Amino acid sequence: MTATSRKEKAAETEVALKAAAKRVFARKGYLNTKITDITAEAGRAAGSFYNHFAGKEELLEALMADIAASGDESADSEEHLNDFSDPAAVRWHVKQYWDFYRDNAATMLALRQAAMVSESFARTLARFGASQAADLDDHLAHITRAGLRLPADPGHSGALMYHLVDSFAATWLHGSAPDGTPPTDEEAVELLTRFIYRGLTGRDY
Amino acid sequence: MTATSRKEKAAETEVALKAAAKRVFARKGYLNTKITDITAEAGRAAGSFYNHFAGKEELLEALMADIAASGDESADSEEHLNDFSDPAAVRWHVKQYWDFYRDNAATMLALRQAAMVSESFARTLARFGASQAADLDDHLAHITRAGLRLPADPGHSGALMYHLVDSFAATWLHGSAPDGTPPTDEEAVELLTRFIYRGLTGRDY
DNA sequence: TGTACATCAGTGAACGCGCGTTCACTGATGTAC
DNA sequence: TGTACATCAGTGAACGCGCGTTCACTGATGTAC
Repeated sequence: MTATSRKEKAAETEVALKAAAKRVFARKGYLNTKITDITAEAGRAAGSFYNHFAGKEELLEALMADIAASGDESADSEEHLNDFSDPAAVRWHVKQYWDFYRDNAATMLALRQAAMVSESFARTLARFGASQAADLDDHLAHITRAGLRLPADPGHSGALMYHLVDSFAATWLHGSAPDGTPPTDEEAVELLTRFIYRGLTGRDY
Repeated sequence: MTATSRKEKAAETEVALKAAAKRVFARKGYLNTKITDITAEAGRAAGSFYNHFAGKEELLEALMADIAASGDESADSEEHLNDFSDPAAVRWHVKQYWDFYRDNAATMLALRQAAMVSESFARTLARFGASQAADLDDHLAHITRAGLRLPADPGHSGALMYHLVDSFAATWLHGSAPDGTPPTDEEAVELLTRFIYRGLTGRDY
């Protein structure tokens, strides 16, 4: 059952290290995690780490590459709801991001923390946000076309939507939630959708 | 001109260290700042630091106490606009927070970063956010009283407003702004106000 | 198929760098008489 | 007012801890013949 060839063994170890890293990141955060925390969690020796990654930064890059790869599979294929004068389209996008964030909370947390300390990860995170906002441009155009007025130019309007969903997700989807009442996923999506739809279109909902 | 008594000298050094810390934090962030970066910026010897603070954490607490002290002076005195069914009241609060953040950007950045690494600063930041949101409860009540419907219960509605303003401020008011076009302060306040007023009330504006 | 050697993933003790923190020392201010 | 001593803010070289990273070693897999 267990693979035996050298390449398979190495691949297994690499996978185990990445999985262990995600668990440890979720538990104590990226910045507080030592290389040996990861190898211990994975049940390997410290030195083993460097057969696979040059350091913690490179491991994080590998985790992000994994996300990107899994995203490419699912995305693009279907034509999705893109007319933001329809609340259902807004809801679909909010839910999409919310689910994405929930699935990748450990890596997103790590990226967020790495960005506080490293210029290069800060750029990566900024680019990620900008591209998320940019993806909304088409959808926002439908709002103006429907005779409604965006709260700002499309660039900043998209940024508002992105920031709101992202910061709300970051607040509730990382292990350490604040005291107050945590919303269920459905509630979160619903209240974000309502606030955003109203904010973008000026229509009640 | 220069003060000469021992207490005065010590007080001067403490002020110099705090001022230097804010400059260095703004430049390279709290987490990347070494004690000796601060003392060098302040033109003092490394050991001098420990006459005033037990460590970087305690210095940050002192900076936050300074903010709280300066806030207490200005706040409370005047009765402010508090009926959020009036866009002007929303704008006043947005501007209030925006100006606050701009004035204290270095310390806010430091707190944000410290919260990524320290349980206790994370709680401090969470409490800060919760209290900001809680301060809005009265104001939000005016919306329901005016026959309008909040996007969610008052607690989460306030949290949405706070998160949005805070994350937008964090994006644009720290030294390292992303590429896109930075909004002027007036634009930022205006677009946040429009989005939030619409989102909270369901009324166009 | 068997034997001898090469290669490689993994191991974990040890090394060494960076940086926080200490501490003996200096010179100036405060106090006692 | 003057002298002798005490106290304190500030100094910066040195110490030592924590942790990332290395490297000689092991045992198992791969290759050559």
